[in-house]
Amino acid sequence: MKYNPQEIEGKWQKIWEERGSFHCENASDKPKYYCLEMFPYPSGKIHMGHVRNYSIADVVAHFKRMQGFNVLHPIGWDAFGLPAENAAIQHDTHPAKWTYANIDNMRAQLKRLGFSYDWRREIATCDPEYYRWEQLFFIKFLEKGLLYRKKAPQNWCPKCNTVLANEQVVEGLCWRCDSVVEQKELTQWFLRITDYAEELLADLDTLEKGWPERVIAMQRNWIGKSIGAEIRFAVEGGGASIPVFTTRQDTVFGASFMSIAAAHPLLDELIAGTENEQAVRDFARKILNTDKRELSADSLEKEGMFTGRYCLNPFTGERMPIWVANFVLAEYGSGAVMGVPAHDQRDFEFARKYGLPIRVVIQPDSMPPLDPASMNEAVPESGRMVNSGEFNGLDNEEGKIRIADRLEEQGLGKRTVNWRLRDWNVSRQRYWGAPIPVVYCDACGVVPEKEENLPVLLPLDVVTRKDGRSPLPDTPAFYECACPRCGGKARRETDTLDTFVESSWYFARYTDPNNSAAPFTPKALAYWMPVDQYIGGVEHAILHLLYARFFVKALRDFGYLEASEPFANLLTQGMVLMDGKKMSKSKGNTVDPTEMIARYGADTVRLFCLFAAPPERDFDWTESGIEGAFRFINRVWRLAAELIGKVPAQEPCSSTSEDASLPKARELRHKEHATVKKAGEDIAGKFQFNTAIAAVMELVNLAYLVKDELLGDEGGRKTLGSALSTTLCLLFPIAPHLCEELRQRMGSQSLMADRPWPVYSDSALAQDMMTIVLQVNGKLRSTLELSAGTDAEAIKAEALADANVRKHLEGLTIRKVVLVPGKLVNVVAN
RNA sequence: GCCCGAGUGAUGGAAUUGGUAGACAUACCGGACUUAAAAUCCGGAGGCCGUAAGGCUGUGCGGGUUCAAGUCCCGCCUUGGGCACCA
Repeated sequence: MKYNPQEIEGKWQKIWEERGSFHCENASDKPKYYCLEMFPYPSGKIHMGHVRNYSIADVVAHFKRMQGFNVLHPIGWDAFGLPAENAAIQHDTHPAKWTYANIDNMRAQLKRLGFSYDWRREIATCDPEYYRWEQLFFIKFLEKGLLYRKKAPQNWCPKCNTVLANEQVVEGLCWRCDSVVEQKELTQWFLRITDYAEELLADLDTLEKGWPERVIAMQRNWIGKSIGAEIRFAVEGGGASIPVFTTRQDTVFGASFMSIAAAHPLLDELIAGTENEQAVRDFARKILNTDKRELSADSLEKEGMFTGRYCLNPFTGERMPIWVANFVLAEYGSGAVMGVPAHDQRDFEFARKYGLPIRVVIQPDSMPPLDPASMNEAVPESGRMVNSGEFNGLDNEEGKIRIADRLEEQGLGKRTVNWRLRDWNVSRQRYWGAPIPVVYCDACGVVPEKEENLPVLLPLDVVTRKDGRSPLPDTPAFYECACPRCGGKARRETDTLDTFVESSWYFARYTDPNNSAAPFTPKALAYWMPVDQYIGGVEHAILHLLYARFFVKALRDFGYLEASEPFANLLTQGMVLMDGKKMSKSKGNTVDPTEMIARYGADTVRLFCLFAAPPERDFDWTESGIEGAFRFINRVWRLAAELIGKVPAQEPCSSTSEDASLPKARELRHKEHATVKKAGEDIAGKFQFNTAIAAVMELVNLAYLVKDELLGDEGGRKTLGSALSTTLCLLFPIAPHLCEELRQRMGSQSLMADRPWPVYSDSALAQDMMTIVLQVNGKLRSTLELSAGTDAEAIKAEALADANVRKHLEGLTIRKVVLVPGKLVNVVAN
């Protein structure tokens, strides 16, 4: 009996499929459990990262199923997007053809791995039956005022030929191709994610139990709430005033100059007719032409130029020179900063460089009196207010409140909150995406498509352009249309939606994926949502996970569902590395899952991915590691092969204490039950598959050690049969084909896939002997083997009688004897 | 600068949340089987000293709390990640 993974894996995949073993229904008397992995982008082939991600999810799905849950475990394809479009152009084919071919290929690979998906629920986002609902949402967003068009400078990737959302710009570079992102003025569609900023932030508190801390921290950071005040500074000699956002209104008495961004809307008006108008204009242009990445670099030298104009400090009446400065961001706050050099490091450097006045207005209690002349850096710390008129002597936190009150009383400003989060630009200038369902009509303006006309189909009979630009603006058959309102001639929007829109609601579509009358039914959503366990890479910590959270809140407000959060629990799995580096084709350090499956079988590949490290951590792919996994699988196979025919086909944990009369049988039975407990706890509580597997390995190792002796005893054979059966059950979520095959060969009629998780018994866990550790002054000196019932006094007596303990107590006086029941005795002496 | 993590054998990693540090595996060494090798089965192993029994030492560094610290507290060092001239 030889282990042949290729043969048995194909066999069981077929049987499971025929029997619909992993199908699930939208109603059940079992409790529901929704287990979801981030769906793949159909790039062509599955890589090891996918295998790891889906192996983790599959263990969870199987385990929950075995524990009696109705488990939804679906899969689909994030099928629109630029890489497919580029690849198709490169290979002289159509993106649709390319994408569907990739899906076919990758689906076959996933099936070859034996994952327990309900394939009836498979979706592809490029299918009109999917994106039509997204177009419906677009119209609803528009109706609710959550979607608007705006002309503004946008992040533009020259290589991808499209705009990018803020979340898609990483340190000034395109997240996808690393090109330097440029600014380009365009009219674009924006989703008002900022309307939900407060809720997106607050609800992170509800995720604290289920999400990794760092993902929550990253989202908090990204949303970036700042509480402060807006203060208006009147411009001297003109009706205009400059609003400023500050979190430090308590320092307003120290504001000695004003700095504004080069793109500030008032700049032209301010400098018109002044003597250095041209110089300031040139300076501002220079800043605007510097790329964003350079401007945000740490090393940027602070530069500025005086505009020649002044504004007035509303609290001191002081004339504050207005400067244009290269460090002021036009898009944050109001694009202007009040300069308080004593208490802000940037302002300090700027004031020193240009000889602007520095005035201390906060004196920390812990510091000697501050003197601007001798300061060499700003002091942002808390303290007592000074040089601040009637506010002198107040704690500055109290001062923030009092100054804000004063601003509001006198109409000089108000309390405000500023967010780092920007609205989400969802327009893309590329072809392979969902069409935006609006038309532009000369008579009616911007008009949404009628619901009954959806979907607005993406035309497939176009020829993509070599330069990557969308063919849609050159396709009259697509853009020429009738206005849905007046019936007159109109032009259809030719931009498509950001593909992150598709991934913001796919988890909801899985609940009712074949519904052709609605995106989903409220009943199915109410039953399945939220996702109980979501599993994927941490690279989506902000992008996808933030958008999806926003979408669910918006859909909730449209009345579709009750949940406010899509994912109750999140597991971010680590990467599969090679030689400590990320696998990549260009570096040539990749491992092809298909090749590994061909060599070792799917069960071995799955086992290795789960055993190499805890799921959150990165791990290195190693040849010896996969060999080790293969060796263990074979070891289980050989154990079973030897026992089949000699031991009865037992159910797991079915041997009795009478069966286990031999000491080694008792030991094996104890281990069997202890392993059920340990493996169950490791998988359920902490997703520590590596230690769960280690525990099963221990059980297998023990079975090897005791089998020869137990085979000669009838009760021993039963004990072995039970232990083997248990081993297969525990291993089933990890290496399902192996376990089904061996269970069948043992003579069992039912399928592993229909079996519950084994249940251990406390009585089998009880030990008759216990090991007591003996310490003298906290150092290990000896151990004792005592029967479990030994009482405390007897244990102490035994401990003090131990030869090695007595040796170490020689010449010392015993001060205290500490006893930890069932564990140790520590004799304290000096 | 701010916010999260992480530092344990040659290696990946364990340690019931304060109670025998190094489970399990990889690599290594030894034994059995074999004409031989591979595979397999069994065994060894943190470091130093010792034939052994045993002793000393050991979880990034320095202090502390405790009968007892990888685990808790204080101060550092190194390192990974996120955000950032955000006013």
